[in-house]
Amino acid sequence: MSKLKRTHTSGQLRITDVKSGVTLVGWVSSVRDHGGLIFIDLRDRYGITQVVFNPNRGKEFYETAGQLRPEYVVAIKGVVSARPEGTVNLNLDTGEIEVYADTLEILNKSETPPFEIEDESKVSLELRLKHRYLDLRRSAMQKRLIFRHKVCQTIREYLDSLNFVDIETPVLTKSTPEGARDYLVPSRVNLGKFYALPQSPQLFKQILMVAGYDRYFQIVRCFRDEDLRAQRQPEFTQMDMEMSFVDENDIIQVIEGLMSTIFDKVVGKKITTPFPRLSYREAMSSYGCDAPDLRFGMRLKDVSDIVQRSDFKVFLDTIKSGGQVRGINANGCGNYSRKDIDDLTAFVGQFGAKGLAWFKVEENGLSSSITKFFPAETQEKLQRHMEHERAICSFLLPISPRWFPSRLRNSVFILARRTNLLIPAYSTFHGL
RNA sequence: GGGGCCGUAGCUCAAUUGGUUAGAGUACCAGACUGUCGAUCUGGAUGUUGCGGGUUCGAGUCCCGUCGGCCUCGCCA
Repeated sequence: MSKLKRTHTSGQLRITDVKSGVTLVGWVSSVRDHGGLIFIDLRDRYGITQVVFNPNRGKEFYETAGQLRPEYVVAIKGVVSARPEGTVNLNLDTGEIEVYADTLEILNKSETPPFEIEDESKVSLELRLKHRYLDLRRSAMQKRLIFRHKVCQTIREYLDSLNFVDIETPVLTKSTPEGARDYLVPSRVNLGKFYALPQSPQLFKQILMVAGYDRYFQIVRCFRDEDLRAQRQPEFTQMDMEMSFVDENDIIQVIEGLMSTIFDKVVGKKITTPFPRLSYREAMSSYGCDAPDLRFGMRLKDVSDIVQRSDFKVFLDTIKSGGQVRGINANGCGNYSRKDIDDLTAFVGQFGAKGLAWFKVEENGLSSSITKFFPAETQEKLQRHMEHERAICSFLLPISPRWFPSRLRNSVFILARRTNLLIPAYSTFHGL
């Protein structure tokens, strides 16, 4: 046990603390040995403080300082000092000061880590997971976990203020198949039988409602035994809630309040409520999806009636079989090369799109490899209907009745991401 | 479960058509240096080319198998 007791964190000291005696504890982030003077960056989850070792403080002390290596855990006692002119580091919150050490204790040495502890990790995910305790030392990771913590904390405070009760429900239960496969846990007591882990806690909250806990919530693990994908994990967390004696509007208001509180308290952004509201019909026809992503404006316009007056077989067949042709005004793709469009076509093909027809607006009207199939009148209508302007590209997707709802939005999303049309989430609430 | 890509120094990656002793940056080690903060300078050490088999005069490179990873489709609210 160290005799040194931490008095401050490494993110805490400011110019106003100059001349204070302090003790810091943390990880050595970097060592800069100048022979006659050693600087180290001392890191903890609160920040980084520069510590200076001067040989005048004693030979033995200075030799110990010379042994320091990255990731050593050390305790340092010293005096806060204003940095000399010209050596202030504006990148650090503590950059106006440094600590002149007079006592150094190595609490734990470290082997050379398998990768460097940097903000930008250039290391494979595999290696990061193998040495997770090192990966989690990176401030980028610490910020994520702390952000998550703050979101949960804010949810609890907000819902508590509205009389919601946080109640845990059982995890080892019986199977209540929903669609995803259940995770199974063998029972020791009942041989040959299994528990199922909940895909989500929906079952028990009904009991709570009936029992009179009219406002319940839970931040809870859910388990679904399905194959992994990018952005999908077998276990994940949901905020689950249930209310009695309410109507649709009450629910929407509670959620809107929750979201704006989270953005306000955690992100520091004010968002306005109520949020834009769409009917199911409107969402499906404009975005092809019951939960549209409003970060980009690519609405799907039905152009079936217009393109019906053409000789383009793919479109005609699609319509004849009960499908539709929908257009996306791809503002920003006007300069796309033939190859860019081919790439996109291949990409949406993965989602089951039969093709990606395209038109560009140029001086003399529409240009495309398939304009010859479309009479001038149709082209004109198309251009007007798609609100086409110069140098804008449109994509037309033939949509079979079976393919339409589920995967289309994915294609559109990819289009948007590829064409840099995504905007930060909070802008949505400003009506952008 | 199907398809694609990848596996080389601690890490990130290179290595021409199959050709001599597998390289670079960084990390690491040693030395120098009193104002650095991606410190700098000089020098040094570092490999079962994932594993097993095959083709070949010769394999990091080609073929087969296997293990691991990433992406993707199916699946999944």
